[in-house]
Amino acid sequence: MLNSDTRSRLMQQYPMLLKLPSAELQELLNGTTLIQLPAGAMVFDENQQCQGFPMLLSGSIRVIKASAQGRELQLYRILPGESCILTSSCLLGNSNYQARGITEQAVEMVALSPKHFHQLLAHYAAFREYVFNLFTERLTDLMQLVSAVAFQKLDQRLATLLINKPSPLNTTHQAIADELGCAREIVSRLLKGFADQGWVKLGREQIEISDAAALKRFSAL
Amino acid sequence: MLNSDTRSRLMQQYPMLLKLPSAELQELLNGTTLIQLPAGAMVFDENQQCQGFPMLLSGSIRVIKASAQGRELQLYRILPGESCILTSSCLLGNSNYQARGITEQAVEMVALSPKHFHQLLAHYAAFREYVFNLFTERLTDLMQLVSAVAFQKLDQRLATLLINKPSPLNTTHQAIADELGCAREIVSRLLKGFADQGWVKLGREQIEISDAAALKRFSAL
DNA sequence: TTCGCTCTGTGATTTTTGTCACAGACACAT
DNA sequence: ATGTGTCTGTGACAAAAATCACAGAGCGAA
Repeated sequence: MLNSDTRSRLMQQYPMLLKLPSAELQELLNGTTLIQLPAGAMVFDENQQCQGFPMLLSGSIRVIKASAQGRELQLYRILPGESCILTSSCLLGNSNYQARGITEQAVEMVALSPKHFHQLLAHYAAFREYVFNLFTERLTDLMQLVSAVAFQKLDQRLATLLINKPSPLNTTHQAIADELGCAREIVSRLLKGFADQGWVKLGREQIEISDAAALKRFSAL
Repeated sequence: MLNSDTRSRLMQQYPMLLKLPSAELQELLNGTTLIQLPAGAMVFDENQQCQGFPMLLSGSIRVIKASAQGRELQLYRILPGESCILTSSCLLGNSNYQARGITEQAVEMVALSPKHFHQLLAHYAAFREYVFNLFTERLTDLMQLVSAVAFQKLDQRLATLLINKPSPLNTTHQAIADELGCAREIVSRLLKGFADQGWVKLGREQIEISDAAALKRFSAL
């Protein structure tokens, strides 16, 4: 059962809920609880069965593929207002997860039960549209990712990653490597190269972009 | 306007159509025509606008990403009874294609107009389910693909490809390279290696598997 | 302050894949 | 049979990334 503050935050992040008949909505909200997870928690894992449809209120979840050799590659990131198609996919196909979800910062979320999910999907166009849009967006992202992994060199992918992050980026090289799916040393070396070009300034757990234009040019090469 | 033979083949490949009210179905079938394409034709291309929702009756379509350097990588293959989520995605999101579709063999297909597609999706649960299932299947495939491209070596990916094809596989090394997204020479070399191990027998445009178990073992390594 | 931990830089080396350049094999048409 | 074009095999080499092995830097806790 969600308290009224949580409810209003949920509505704010997921305006499509307002399009549901209020009786339905009430019933739904009464049946769920707020879930809180610390940073670095595993939300779901490969081959695991799907428990419910997550709706993020705060924080973010990294959805990744892990290799047998201990490397990982980030498929996409779930932010507040978004949800997890992988979960939808599991619920719809009654299959298991094909990736792992890990909280990046502490997360507050609400999880719709599979039963509720199916109900909403069957009866409400607004909800369906929401889910369809999720699918199409992720699909686009994934295709982009496949093509980047298959055809682009790491230096370009790294540059692209940097220009898509807030500028004083506070993170470790290992975290970047885990996002790109490569070895940490490569990230260190490439960053050093960028620094030598004067494109970035490096510090411990910090990367500051000093020439975004050059980075952009390079990434689009 | 489809003739009765085509209609019955369509129903056979897409049984979910039978769940639509017959009036709706008639109207739909009257409004479409059979499209025939030769092998190697481009059905759609990146950044192109989407024309309609394809339903394959015969043949197959390769959906690929092409790199600037002229290499390509196959994302998935559309077979009769299936359709193209990429298209659904375009229609739903009003976006453009993010990949290229090329007929592999000659193709017969029926294309639903965007208007019809949206109508069916809005009104009929059977159609929705069909589309949702398409999405979930392709999503699974794509995740699998990303992970293979990112983490597996080509020899393993090649082995996997071989055991998933009919045994006397009649195709060129270049075609395999285009499916895996690598250079033709690599395929030739790796196949030679497999042949030296006694796992396959090679001929011009032919690969015969002689030790499927060994290949399988190797691919799962 | 000192110890210990994580993070970063870096050289040396190997593995994997790509690129280039051909030669020979095969298939088919004339 | 001869030529022509497409496939295939291969050697030499280059490039990209991985791996291994540390050293030193920075930071926080004891």
